Amino acid sequence: MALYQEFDLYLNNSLTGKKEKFQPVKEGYVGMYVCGPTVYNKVHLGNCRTFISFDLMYRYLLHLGYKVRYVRNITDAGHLENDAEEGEDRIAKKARLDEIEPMEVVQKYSLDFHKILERFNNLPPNIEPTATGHIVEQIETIKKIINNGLAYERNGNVYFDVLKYNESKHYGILSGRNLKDMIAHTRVLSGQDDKKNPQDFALWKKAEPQHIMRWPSPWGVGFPGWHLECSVMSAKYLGENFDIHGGGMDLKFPHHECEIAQGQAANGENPVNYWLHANMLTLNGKKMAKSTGNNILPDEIFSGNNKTLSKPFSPIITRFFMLQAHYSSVLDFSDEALLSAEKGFRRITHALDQLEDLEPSEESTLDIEKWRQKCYQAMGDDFNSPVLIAQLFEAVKMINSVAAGKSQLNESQLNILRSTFHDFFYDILGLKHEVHQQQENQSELLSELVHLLIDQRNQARANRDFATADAIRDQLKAIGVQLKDSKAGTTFELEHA
RNA sequence: GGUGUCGUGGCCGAGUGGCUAGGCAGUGGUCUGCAAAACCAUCUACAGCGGUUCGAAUCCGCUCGACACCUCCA
Repeated sequence: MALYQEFDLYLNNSLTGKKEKFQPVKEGYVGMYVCGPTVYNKVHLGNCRTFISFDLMYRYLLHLGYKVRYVRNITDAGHLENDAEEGEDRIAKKARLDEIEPMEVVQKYSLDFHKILERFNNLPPNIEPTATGHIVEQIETIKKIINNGLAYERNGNVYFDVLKYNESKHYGILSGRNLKDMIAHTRVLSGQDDKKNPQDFALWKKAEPQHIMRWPSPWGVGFPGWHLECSVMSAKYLGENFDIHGGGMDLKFPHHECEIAQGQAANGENPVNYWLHANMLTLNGKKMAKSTGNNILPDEIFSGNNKTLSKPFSPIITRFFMLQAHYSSVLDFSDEALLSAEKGFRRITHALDQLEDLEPSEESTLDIEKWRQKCYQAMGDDFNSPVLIAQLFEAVKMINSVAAGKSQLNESQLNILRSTFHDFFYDILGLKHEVHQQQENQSELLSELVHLLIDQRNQARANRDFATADAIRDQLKAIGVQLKDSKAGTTFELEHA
């Protein structure tokens, strides 16, 4: 029996605003699509939070025994910098500024993105499609929408007819808006003469002569609108109606709203059953964003090279810090919060070590099964990782108590504790023990330790206490450290290195 | 102005009608030559005002404040 049959999963669905029991389209299978990055710059920590949040969900769904197809796109074209009429393509702009090919920009920042997410111990998605790899499919989808009478061509551009769509469907269903309010408050921008209504959004844009990224289409040479790629690629790989769609809260409107409209308009079906939105990571109480410069790069955290940080923090500590908040809450980043997360994390890893050494008793005085249920309840409640982590701390107390001989566990209870703790710590939260990183620090530490002894010995020599000096040298030699005195000072060599 | 989220103890951060959140810091203790670490125990809350209720941090109303989206961002 799969775990998903034993433990229910409830999701807070942005589409309905309610917490709903998760029921996949096809039993045992889950299709999940998450809006990925536009690869025109280094990924900042706020982006990472979103992807760590969805990595947690992916991991838990896998753990429950679902066959999950996780699709996360790479936007490598069509994402304009400003208003749809006036802005420059982000990728193309960066290419122009750096005097390289757009695809070099894409390659460079895709690699950076993957490298950083790997350091955070994120699992890769099953499919990572790109917008430029799906131009043909996007053109086909536009044709369908035009044929269904919900898009129109003007002067080489194709726009989605929002007013027409809104006659039979609700444009604004996800973000809780209605068209009337939007019309009343939409800014009038120049250069929108082609649109029937300012709310209409581009499905296909005519490429101006200087626009480098361009493809032929039935409407002339151009490029696809940003909202389209996600509709097209999710439908292609997950079907016209699939289970979970995620992304950052800031994409709710207009991006996700447009996706719903496009999917509905093209295929006559509501594309997504459960919408999940990860909330923002703030810095100094304000949203992190590339455009405002209020952001921090992962590398700056790992190296400690940022003025808001007192020291470096490892990717796993940073991940743990983020998982201590619920994905749908705003989380504020600070040095103090990282420091306290790090201390708490050490407590858990310490208990993890203790857990290996625990000896079973005949009797059990602790209710491990109840604890295990609580762990699954926490994750089943909309992936409530902070409550799960609180349960791990409960387990830490139990482990310490057994280690101190104050409580007992029989063999089967101990095995459940071990396997459950490992499942949640490693597989579901995606944490690591950091032993490897400790080993990296060891050689530096070794050098400092030996030099400490060399200093002690030199002190003794200066005091003509040669008995102590020789004892230090001989005992170091006995453990494989050969001291070498020279005029320049004392160095050492490891005999078995 | 519209839409949405939220305001929890020194800090971070769950919960959402009665039942311990948790972490960090603090305090007391065990241990220890001293200290640190580790472990154990423990204090400080639900923005304000009004209402519903036997009972509200939790529901409702108002006020104040914060953030996000409405133009690009995960």
